[in-house]
Amino acid sequence: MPVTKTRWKRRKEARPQELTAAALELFVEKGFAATRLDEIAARAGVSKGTLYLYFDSKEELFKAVIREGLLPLLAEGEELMASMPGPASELFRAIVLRWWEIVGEGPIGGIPKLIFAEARNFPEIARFYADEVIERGKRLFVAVFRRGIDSGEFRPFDPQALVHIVISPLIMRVIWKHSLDCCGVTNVPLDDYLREYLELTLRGLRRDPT
Amino acid sequence: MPVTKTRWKRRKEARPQELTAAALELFVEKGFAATRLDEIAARAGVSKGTLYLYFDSKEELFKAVIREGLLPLLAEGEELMASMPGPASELFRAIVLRWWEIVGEGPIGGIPKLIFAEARNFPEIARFYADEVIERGKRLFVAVFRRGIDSGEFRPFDPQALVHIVISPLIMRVIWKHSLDCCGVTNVPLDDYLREYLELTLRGLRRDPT
DNA sequence: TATATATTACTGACCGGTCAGTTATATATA
DNA sequence: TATATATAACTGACCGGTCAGTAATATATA
Repeated sequence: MPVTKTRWKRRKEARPQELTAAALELFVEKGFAATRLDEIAARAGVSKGTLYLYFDSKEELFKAVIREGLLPLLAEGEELMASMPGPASELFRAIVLRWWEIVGEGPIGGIPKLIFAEARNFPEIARFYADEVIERGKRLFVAVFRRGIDSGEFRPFDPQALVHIVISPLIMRVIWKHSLDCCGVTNVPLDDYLREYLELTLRGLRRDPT
Repeated sequence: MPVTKTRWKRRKEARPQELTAAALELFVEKGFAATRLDEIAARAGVSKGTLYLYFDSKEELFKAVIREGLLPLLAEGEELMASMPGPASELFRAIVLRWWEIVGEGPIGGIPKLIFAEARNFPEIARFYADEVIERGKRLFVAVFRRGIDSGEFRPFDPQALVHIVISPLIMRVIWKHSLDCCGVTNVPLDDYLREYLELTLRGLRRDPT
C-alpha cells in the first residue's frame, strides 16, 4: 500500500478555526505586533497566502480570535445570573470562579494583557474590545451589585464606581500570569489568592461583616 | 549680530538626562519594541549615533529610565513609613496618595503597563524591574500591613497573600490610563475611584468596620 | 468506469518599507 | 592642533501584504 503523497489537502471548513487557534497561541506568547503572520500560518500547517484567503488583515484575524474565545463566555455569565436567584455574594462567587476556570486557566486569558499592551498602537482593536467585551462584562457585574444592594445584603454604594476596583485583582492576576510569571517572577499560590480576594472584597461590599 | 551658526554643542553632562527624558515619553507613548531610537534621539535634539555614545543598547537605555524615575520614589515611600508613627490606615492612605501624585499623574506612570506588556519578549527587562521595583514596593506594603495587624487595627491576615490583591486596583488604574483611556474608553473619575478604593480596601482590612 | 476539462484551495517568492546597530567623517573645544 | 563629541550615511535582518502559478478536487463526457 503506497503512502499517499499529497503535499496538502483542501480543508475549507477546518482552516478558519485552526488559524484562529494558532493565532491565539502566538498572540498570547508574543503580543499582536510581534507575532509574524508567517508563523501563525506555519503553526496552522498552511502558508501565509492561505491565511489571507480567510482573513482580510492581521487585525481582522485578531477580532475573530476575540469573538470566538470571549463572547460565548460572556453569554454564559449572563445565563448564570438569570439562573441563580439566591444571594448576590453567592452569585458573585460563582461568576468569579467560572471566569477563572476559562480565562484564568486557558490560553484566552492572555487576551487582556494583550489588549492593554497594544491598545495605544492599535486603537481600532481597543475600541472593538471595549465595546464587545468590557462594556458587556461591566454590565454583568453592575447587575450583580444592584441585586445585592436592593436586597440589603450589600451596603449602599455606586455600582458603576466600584466595578473597576472590584475586578482589578482578577484582571491583574491574569495579566501577571501571562507576563511576569513567564519570566520566573512568582506570585502567591492561586487558591490562596482567590480565597483572600473573595474574603477581602465581600467584607468590603457587605453591610454587615459576617 | 550674526546668528550663531554652530551645528551642535558638546554637552556631555546634560545629554544623558535629556535622552532618558525623551526615551521615557516615547516608551510610554508607543511601548518598548515599537519605539524607534531615531525618534528618541530626534526628540532629545541629537542624532542616533550620539545616543550610542551614552547607552550601550536600547535595553540599557530603558533600565536607566527606570532607575531615574522610580527608585527615588521608593526611597521616599520608605522614609514616609519611618516618619509616620500613627495608625497603619493613615500611613497606607498617605503612601497611596503620594504614589498617585507621582506615578498616577506623571509620565512615569506609563512604566507598569510597559513592563507587563513587554515582559515576555524582553525577560531581562522584566527581571530587572521585578528585582529593583516590585520586590521593594511589596516589602513596603507588607511592612505597613504588619504594623496594622500587630497593633490590632487590622484583622489577622497573611500580608504576603494580600499585597498583590490590595494594590491591584491602583496598578490597573494606571495601566488603564495609559492604554484604553488613550483610545477614548473612559473610566470613573479619579477622585471617586480613589475614595471608593480606600473605603473598600480599609473596610476589608480592618478588624472593626468603623 | 475512465479520462478530459474546469474550478479553486493553496503555495512561496517577492516587494516596499522599517529599524537596531555600525562606521566613516566632520566639528567644537581645550 | 589634538581629540572628544557629534553626525549621517550605511548595513543587514525583518515583516505585512500581494500575486502568478500549482496542485488537489469536482464535474462533464464517452
